[in-house]
Amino acid sequence: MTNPTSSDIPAQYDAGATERALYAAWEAAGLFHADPAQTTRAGGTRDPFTIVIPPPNVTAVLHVGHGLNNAVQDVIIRWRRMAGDEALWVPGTDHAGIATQNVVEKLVATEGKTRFDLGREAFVARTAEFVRETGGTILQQLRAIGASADWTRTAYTLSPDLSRAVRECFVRLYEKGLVYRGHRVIHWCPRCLTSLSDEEAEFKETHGKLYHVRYPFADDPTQSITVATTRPETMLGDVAVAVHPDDARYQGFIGKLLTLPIAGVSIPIIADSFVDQAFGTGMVKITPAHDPNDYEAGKRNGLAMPVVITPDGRMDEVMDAAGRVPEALRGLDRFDARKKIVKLLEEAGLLDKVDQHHHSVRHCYRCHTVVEPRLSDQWFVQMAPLAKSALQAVRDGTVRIVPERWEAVYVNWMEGIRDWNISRQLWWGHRIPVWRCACGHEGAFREDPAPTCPACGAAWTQDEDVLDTWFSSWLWPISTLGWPGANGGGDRGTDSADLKGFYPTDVLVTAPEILFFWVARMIMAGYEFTGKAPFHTVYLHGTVRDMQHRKMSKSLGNGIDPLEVVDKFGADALRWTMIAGMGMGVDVLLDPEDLEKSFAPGRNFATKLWNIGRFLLMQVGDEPVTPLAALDRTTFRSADHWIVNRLADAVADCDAALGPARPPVGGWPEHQRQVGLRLDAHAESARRFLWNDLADWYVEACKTRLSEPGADRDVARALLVHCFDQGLRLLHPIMPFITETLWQKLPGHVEGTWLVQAKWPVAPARSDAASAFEVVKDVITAVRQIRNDYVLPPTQPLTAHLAGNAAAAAVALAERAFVHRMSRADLVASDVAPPGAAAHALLAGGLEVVIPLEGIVDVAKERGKLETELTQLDKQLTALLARLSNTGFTDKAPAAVVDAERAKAGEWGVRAGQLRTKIRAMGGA
RNA sequence: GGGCGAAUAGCUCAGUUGGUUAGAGCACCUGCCUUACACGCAGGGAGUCGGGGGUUCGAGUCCCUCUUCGCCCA
Repeated sequence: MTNPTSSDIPAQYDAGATERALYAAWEAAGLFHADPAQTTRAGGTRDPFTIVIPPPNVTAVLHVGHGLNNAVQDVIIRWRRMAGDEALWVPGTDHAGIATQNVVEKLVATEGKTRFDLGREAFVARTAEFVRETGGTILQQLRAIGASADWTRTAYTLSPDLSRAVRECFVRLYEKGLVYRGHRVIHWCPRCLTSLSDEEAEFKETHGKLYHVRYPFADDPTQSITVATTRPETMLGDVAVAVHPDDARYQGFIGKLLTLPIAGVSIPIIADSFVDQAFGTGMVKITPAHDPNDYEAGKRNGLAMPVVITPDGRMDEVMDAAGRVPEALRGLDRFDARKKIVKLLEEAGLLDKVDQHHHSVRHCYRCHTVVEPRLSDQWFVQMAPLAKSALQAVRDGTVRIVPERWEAVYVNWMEGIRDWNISRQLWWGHRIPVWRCACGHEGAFREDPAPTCPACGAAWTQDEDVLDTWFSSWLWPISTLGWPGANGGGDRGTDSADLKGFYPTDVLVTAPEILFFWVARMIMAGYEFTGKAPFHTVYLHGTVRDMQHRKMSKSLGNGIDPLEVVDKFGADALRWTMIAGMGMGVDVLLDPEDLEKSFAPGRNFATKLWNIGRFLLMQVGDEPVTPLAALDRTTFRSADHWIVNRLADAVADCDAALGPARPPVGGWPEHQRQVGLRLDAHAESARRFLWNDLADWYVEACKTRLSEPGADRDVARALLVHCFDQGLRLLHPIMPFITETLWQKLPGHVEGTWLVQAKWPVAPARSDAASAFEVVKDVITAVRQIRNDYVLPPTQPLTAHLAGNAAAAAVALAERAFVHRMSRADLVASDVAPPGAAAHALLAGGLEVVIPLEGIVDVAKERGKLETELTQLDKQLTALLARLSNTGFTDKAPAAVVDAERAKAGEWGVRAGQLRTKIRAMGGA
């Protein structure tokens, strides 16, 4: 019987040729498009399920970290799409203020220019042009790994729509007084020439020095006190030295005057309880303009605040600092100045000692320059009021964070939250929508440009600064869905259809690094602007690292290019490796030196699937098969019952690994907070079913049945197709390309239908007759073990006697032909084990497999094997019986546990008896 | 300095409220080109669950303590 489909299934699966065309077909068919009208929230019939992408930087190119992040999102969204939800994955990019500006500045620098040479308008235009030309590459690349995002909704944080949302947000907070202008010490990057938020100034462990500097008394220069500092250059801005008010050592010094070395000005010794008596000498120099703690101390004590470092990090008398910076130091870079000042102090005999000092120093998260604390005027968001509901949401289970340990980190941060510096002295970004008039009037406006000054009608001047990139990111779940809608949306106007249908979203998938930058702030913005949490689950995945557990980075050269992997192994292999190798929140280790080792398992699995499909399709032919529900189960063979149960298990396991998809009404109950989204467990269950159950056993069990036409062949065909179909569905979210390709070839496939939109499996009714096949499997395995133990050639015919359990023997004998094909052993039922030299195996239920091997089996050795087994069994049995005779156990343990132990004792007893009989028959004691 | 977490097979990790003889993948060893698949098939070895103490009929699981490591924050 020839099969017309067999010819169009090549022997080798070519991922490269398949994936690109298939993705284009999916996209052309509009399979990833979601319609708000279909959602239950808009009167439709489907539950909405929404994920918003963590927007990559618009200038980014895909790296393996993006690969992992987006693979996870794609698995989840594909699962929910198949499960019948109106599934929306919103893609987009972030304008990435500092990062993008830096890229273009470097570009401009190659022309020998700075952004100041171009001027603001021209530089912004140049950057916009650069983004238009090269931006969004990464979105194209996401298609190559199979991301099923709704590209019709591609968003961009600097688009007109999202800019409108940013202004709306700013103005609302401004009007509520939650956005304010503050004069204080902030983190300043002397390279990027901008202020940074606390989160953007990253700590880095640094081996530095602690300089002990003597400050002489003004009235007696021969006497001095010693202060310890890691940044001696800031001493030019010192206005006092502080001691702890309770410090007994220095009580007499408080109020005395010192002469600040080099600067030569007089400064007082003051008392302030913020001083740590144990650090250094217990005397601290106070530099209010260049240290946040000193700034607070300065404010408390009404001190002056001289600024002695310029924005680009050079020493100078910038503000209120006349006479403090000697000519010789002016214009010097802060680190050169440090060296020079240390030398000057040394020469003056004022440097007491220099200690090695290990400490954390803040660096700019974009360019890694050491951050300079600096007194300046900035815009801030008052966070405490916003944090309240965001904190409560996580505490009460409205929002869950997985894995759990990040929940504590979140709560800890939220409880100590500080105001957010949102102004940046950059040009690339959303300009702060505050306008000022010469008449002194100031206002924040939704309109851009703002209307004329209501007070005097004159022209406005807009604030020069732009907003922190994250000030647009924190609106992402609402702004991408159309917030604020018409006339301000919500209670002020009309919400967009997307916002109504798809908000709140469901799962937010990201890395823990941006928990505070982004996730926490999105929750705050969600509550502030919509009254709801933006999602119910925060899924924090691990980081991709190399074999030395180092983060992959350009500078280390240990990165993996996902597109190279797609090229060599296929997107499915890439996705499989990352998803299957990913424990909950656990880092994924990949070897950049050996892509074969890292990605071969995924490719091999794809090849295995291909071969299962190839064989199965050739064997079953093109004729549509009977649906499972229409099959008469009384005609099932033992393997049929078994595979149906294995399918039921696989579906149940996959569902348990992934779900529940959403919380019950009222939020996540305690016991469900950490349940689900186990993508690796899902991968393993699907793999086990397709490979270990279906291919290794059921396909083998069907081989002979398929060759003879008739009712039995039809049952086998129907179950093969059904099980493969269901298995492909379970696997599809992880390996979308090859599963779709094979699925479309299944007999009965309806042209124009896609696995992308096929129904997620529902577990079939279980069969209680599946244990028969387990007996058959056990017998086959036992024969194989014996064959291996005695190093018998695979082709050597054997005779296996079945004794000890007549019923089990009969079950195995019913599948005699199959057992023979799998083990090359002929089954014979025996009342008692045949005498003579033979290999023995004891199976569950007391079934004995005995293979006479005269001349091959050394009886003494075989007996030794059984004796070892008996010794171990006896030991365990003794312990078990002791437990059962302990009333402490039988009285206190649950009845089910005790019953199970009793049953086990019975079984082990029988087994031990059989072993003894055998050993005796072999001449043992 | 404050907070959180981890330590289970050579490696990476599961092990859900304490209850089978502690599992999986990879790696390793042995034998097989058994005609869907050597990117495969069959079989196998391997862990005193970081150390010590405690609670319990019963501890990888709960408590204390020590050691080592990691993360977040100051």
